[in-house]
Amino acid sequence: MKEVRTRIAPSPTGYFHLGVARTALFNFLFAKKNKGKFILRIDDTDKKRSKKEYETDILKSLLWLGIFWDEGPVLKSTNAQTYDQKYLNFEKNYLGNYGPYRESERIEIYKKYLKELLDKNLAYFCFCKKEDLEAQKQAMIVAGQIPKYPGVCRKLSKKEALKRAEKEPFVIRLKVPSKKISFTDLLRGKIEFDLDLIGDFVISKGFEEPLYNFTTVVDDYEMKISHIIRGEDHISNTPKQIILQEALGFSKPKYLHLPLILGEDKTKLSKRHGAISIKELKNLGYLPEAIVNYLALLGWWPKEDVEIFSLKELIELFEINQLQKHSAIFSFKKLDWINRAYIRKLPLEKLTELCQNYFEKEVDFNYLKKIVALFCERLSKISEIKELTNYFFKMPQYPKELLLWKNQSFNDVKKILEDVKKTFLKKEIYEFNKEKILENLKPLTEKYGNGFVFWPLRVALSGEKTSPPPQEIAEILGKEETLKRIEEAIKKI
RNA sequence: GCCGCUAUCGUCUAGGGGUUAAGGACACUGCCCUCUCAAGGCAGAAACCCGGGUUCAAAUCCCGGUAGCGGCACCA
Repeated sequence: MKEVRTRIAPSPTGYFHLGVARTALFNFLFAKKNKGKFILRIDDTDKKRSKKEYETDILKSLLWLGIFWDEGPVLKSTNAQTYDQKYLNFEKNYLGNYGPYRESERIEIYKKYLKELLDKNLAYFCFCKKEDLEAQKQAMIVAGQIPKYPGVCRKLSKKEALKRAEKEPFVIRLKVPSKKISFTDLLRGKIEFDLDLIGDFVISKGFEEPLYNFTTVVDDYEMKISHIIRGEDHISNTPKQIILQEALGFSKPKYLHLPLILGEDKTKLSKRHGAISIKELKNLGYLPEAIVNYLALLGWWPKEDVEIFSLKELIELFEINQLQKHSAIFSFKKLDWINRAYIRKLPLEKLTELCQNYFEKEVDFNYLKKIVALFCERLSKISEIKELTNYFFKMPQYPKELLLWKNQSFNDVKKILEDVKKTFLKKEIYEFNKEKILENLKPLTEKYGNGFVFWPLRVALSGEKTSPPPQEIAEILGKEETLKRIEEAIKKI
């Protein structure tokens, strides 16, 4: 059997987003599952919209997600051990050679095939003005006709066309035959199109600006792509690409069109649906493992009913026949749940490092580590750490009413807090840890009741309605700061 | 408008002719645990788009309708 070779060919016209990431993931999985190769190509034929910054973002995002390509832009160094190191040091170490994997550097190849099509009379020069065609198209729509190129320049003699091409701007159109064409989609079965509905489409502007349908066919052939796995928004491009393959005498790859990811409003996921670029998700504190895991679950489901799996496990589990045919709505709620699962699995050291990025000031690593340990089960995304832990870094501000538990009076609270203070001042709890604190507080809770002691103490320490238990906060704050905050609360009353 | 794709709880999905009163997960609600939050445990509400056909039997197969989405560039 022929080697399995899949690819993604993103165009660098925006930050790498979830939809492309999912397509990349499935291409990657299919290749790995079949011991094949996954190829990355940069489709930057649109010079006006392509930006270097976006191109870099594609590579960085893919590396961060752990979706490594077997062929594609060459990285300068592979010393870094972790995805994160690769990500962080990217600009410095990894901008290497794109070689033949950037379309803008393949212009001579396209020219060769363009000339071949022209020579064989399968394509022709067109000198029609864009504005005129646009007007004609509108007229056809109004008249209830199929809007397609009427074929004016197709009738031009080759000699005349060649002559005009020397001084007039031109485009190159493919002669689309009149017949029905069909292909087998690996997921959807036979799909048929009537070519009479497609006009002679443009494959290149002049010789220097070849267009998508043409370049992609040439590149996929030259790169020996065996399976084209892409979004279903490309289904209607497929007949065009097949005619091109037939005209050029290329072998045909197999196709699989993935269902799309939709936003909450059931339309194709795009920028207006919020944070959908990998870069944004990273900044929000989603872990790459969680994103990959969730993306796999959108449109695919493992045979065994497991929901949390690593990329490595995913390669094992992945089967093409478990793919869904219909589009799926992207839900941040489920992503949050999966992210929480991965945050909890992260070693404390590592999680603390990630949390540190969300504090603008330098914070003591060991102090933060203790705090993170307390919150690792409470985070849906890492960015939440800052907001949840303010009171560990400054004296909390809160209205004194917050100190009251149930129908407690201010006098009662004052008395209880003074008792707590006295307890903490006893020297036998100089080891100020949560177990000891709880143990020493026991006579008080037995006397007053849990809520009447823990609630005001917790508020005194945190200033919040909700927080981890007071003994845990106290341990981190230390005896001195804890006493200070209790005194502060007493003063308030 | 034309062409194409799709259709199971709010969402992601399992099931693909007969013990399925359609299973799981997220979200939601209630209870337990509990000073609050989180986590955990238990329980609950919640779906086969509609119509016809095939069949002893249809959520499942076929046809039609409807709806949703995607595409109709000198973008990719």
